[in-house]
Amino acid sequence: MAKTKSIPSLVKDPELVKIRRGQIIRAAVDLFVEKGFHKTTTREIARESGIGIGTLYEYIQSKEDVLYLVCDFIHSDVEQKLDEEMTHGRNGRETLVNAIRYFYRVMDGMQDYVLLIYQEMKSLPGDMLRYVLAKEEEITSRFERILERGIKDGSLVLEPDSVKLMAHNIVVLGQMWAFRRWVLSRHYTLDQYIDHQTSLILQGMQG
Amino acid sequence: MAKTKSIPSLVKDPELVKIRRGQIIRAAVDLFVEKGFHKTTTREIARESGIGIGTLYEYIQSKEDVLYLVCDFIHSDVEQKLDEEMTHGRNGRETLVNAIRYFYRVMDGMQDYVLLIYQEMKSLPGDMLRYVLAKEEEITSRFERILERGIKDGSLVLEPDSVKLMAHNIVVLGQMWAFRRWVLSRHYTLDQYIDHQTSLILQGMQG
Amino acid sequence: MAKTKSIPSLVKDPELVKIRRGQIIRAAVDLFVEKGFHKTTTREIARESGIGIGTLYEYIQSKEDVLYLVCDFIHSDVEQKLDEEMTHGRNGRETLVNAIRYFYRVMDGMQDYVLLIYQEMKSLPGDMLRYVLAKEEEITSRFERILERGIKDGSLVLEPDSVKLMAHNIVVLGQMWAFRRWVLSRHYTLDQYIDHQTSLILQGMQG
Amino acid sequence: MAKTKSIPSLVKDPELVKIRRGQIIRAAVDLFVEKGFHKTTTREIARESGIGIGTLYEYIQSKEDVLYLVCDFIHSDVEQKLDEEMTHGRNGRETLVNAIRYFYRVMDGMQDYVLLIYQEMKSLPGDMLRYVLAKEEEITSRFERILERGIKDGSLVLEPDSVKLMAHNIVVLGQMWAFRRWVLSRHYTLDQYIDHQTSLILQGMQG
DNA sequence: CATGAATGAGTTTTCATTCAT
DNA sequence: CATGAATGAAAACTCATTCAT
Repeated sequence: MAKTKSIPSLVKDPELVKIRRGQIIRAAVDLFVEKGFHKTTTREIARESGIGIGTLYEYIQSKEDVLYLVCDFIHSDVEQKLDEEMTHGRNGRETLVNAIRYFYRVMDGMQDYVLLIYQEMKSLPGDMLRYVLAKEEEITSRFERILERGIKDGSLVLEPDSVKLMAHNIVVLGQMWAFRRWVLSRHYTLDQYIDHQTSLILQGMQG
Repeated sequence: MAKTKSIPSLVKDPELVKIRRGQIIRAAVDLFVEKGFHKTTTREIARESGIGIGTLYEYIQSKEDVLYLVCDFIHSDVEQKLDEEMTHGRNGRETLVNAIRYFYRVMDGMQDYVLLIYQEMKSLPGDMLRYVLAKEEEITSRFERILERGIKDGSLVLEPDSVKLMAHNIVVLGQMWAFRRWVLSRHYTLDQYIDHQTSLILQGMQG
Repeated sequence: MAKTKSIPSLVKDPELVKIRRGQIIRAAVDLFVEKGFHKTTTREIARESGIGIGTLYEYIQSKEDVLYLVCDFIHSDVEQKLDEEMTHGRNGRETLVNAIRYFYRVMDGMQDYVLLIYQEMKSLPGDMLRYVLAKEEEITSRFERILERGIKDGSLVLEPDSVKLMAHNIVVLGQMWAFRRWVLSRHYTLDQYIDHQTSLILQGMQG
Repeated sequence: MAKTKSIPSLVKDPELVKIRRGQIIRAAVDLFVEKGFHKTTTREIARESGIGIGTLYEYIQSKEDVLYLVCDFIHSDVEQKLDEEMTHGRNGRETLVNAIRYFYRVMDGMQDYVLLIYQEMKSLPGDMLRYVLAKEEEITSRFERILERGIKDGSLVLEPDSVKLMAHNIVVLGQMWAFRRWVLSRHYTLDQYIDHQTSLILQGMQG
């Protein structure tokens, strides 16, 4: 699992930090989704968090910190969901099919958050951006591992140097449901979408 | 070809408007790519355009107008490039292969612009956003037409209701080269990328 | 009749100056009444005048010049109307009664302009302001002369040092119909107003 | 007493709001008197108030708010002064004479403020304007009540439907001392003015 | 004489951040 | 630890005026 950059806080009690940051993240996610990062003010974040503006700055150092916290939270949420569900299946191929279906459903439920990360990530300072990108890569690597398992057990046929690319394809086509939903959902249901994309991906992996 | 929303200008001479807006767009594209829309100031746009801030506002009505002008310019540039090159090939299949290669190379050359549109589009006012999304769809539809041609001439095998999805796949996998370049280019050259993706797409289209 | 300050013009043909300034004044009066002096732009004045912004500045030197032209025009209009009608009557008393009625009706018809002068006058540069105030005084002095005539012919009884004050009273109570119209007109018709004020004024002038 | 529109403030402590707005009003009154509303900048208001520009906007929402605060302050000041002094006198007639003298002296002391309200009132947004006009009417109604008392106790003779008009006359002739002072003071002292106008008004109210 | 494109000083307003309580 | 009043740098946008054509 990818590392998380720790954001300094003036408050020392780690339990309290966790609680307050939870409030902050919950408030900020909604606000960022609704109005975007730049159009959300720190005052709004504080108000929606139920704390004072001064208190907000006891738990973060800058507005960008909040964005990082939010991105990290979303990624962790995705990761956690994947960890719960992505290892089922008798062989690599079955696991892959299950994982795709599950991942795409997660993407469907988190479309606003997927968009948020895609659109606001660039506002992060360099070092935070690297952490976020690493998490993005980490998620992709989960599919790499499934693919490798399938290759090993013979249920999937794929050149080794295609593994990484195929994993990215799987992830991006899942995210595509989120950021092209405005047009895709006019023509396909989520399940149709999953079926189509799954068969495309599987076709790409047989002898 | 998708319509373009016309942005009002205080200056009446249309030739001059075209020239000055050209300057503005050229300056703004670079600035937006470098610092993002929100962190670019109107004064910077004016300075880089070689005109005064007052003059800038003779040619636009708001900063969002500049963003629209930039998005529209980028899309038009892509469209124009596609129009020049995308119809070659003896049959649908060959045209598709050529088109993919050509499109992905365009995406490679315009990666900053692709990112720009993905990340800043949401800052457009509603009506402008609709125009930009329509252009995005228009670009996808060019691939739909190629696919349909291949189905008709028998060089491609594809269910009719998969056409739209496959066109989106082609486009998004092209854009993916732009917005995942930070990791993909560590493992694949552009041509490798094109070869892999082309074969994946073609595998998805045979009997 | 009070002097009028001449506003310099780059255009030499006096006939043309008169015509163009007529256009400018007509446009500006309406705009100033509608939006006030400060919220009216020179561009709007030019547009409504049917001339270009460059041309506007051939006939004036600054925006304040337009305000002066407008104030002067309104005053001249009032003066001219008074000159036509204010000398009728067999004696001073009768002339006064006629003059009041006539003046108050003029004020009623010009209420927007009366307000305009009261509210925007202060934006005039010092020397122009003096000219406008002189015209205001000039109008008052017309009533002084009527009062003096009435004193002389015995139809009005008034201390000589009250003449000036009474003349101001007459004028201001006329203007009051304009700038308190929002409440007065809810309780009195114009003719009732005139009757009441006339009798008040006459009561103030009997032995 | 007429209601006052409450202007929202970001600062919650009402005592502090009162103090800071006091500073702001004091600074703004002087500046508006000196240069007019439009030519006074918010930065000047802040500077003269002894606070930062950011702080200014913690206590108001727009420059118009300051104008309203100023108008309201002036009106309240007038009202308060009238309340202190205007009820003395054995009967209505005596009260009236005292009230006129007192009111006209107040007008003399506040001439700049009277002018300010007359000239800048129109820059208020619609709802604020209504509040200011209501206060203006409220002041007039104080004289109505004195007149009614005089009618009741027989010390003043006046048709009931003339009461309102006469009250307006009293007020406007008081304000006239403020806005025609430039000419009136060349011919009359304040006390002469008061004597003359008082006797005019009283002559209008006897059998 | 007529025009309108060009200009930049100046305006109101916002908002992330700090720090005394 | 919590608070929110104070701050000023910076932002978008306006508009009277000029001047080359």
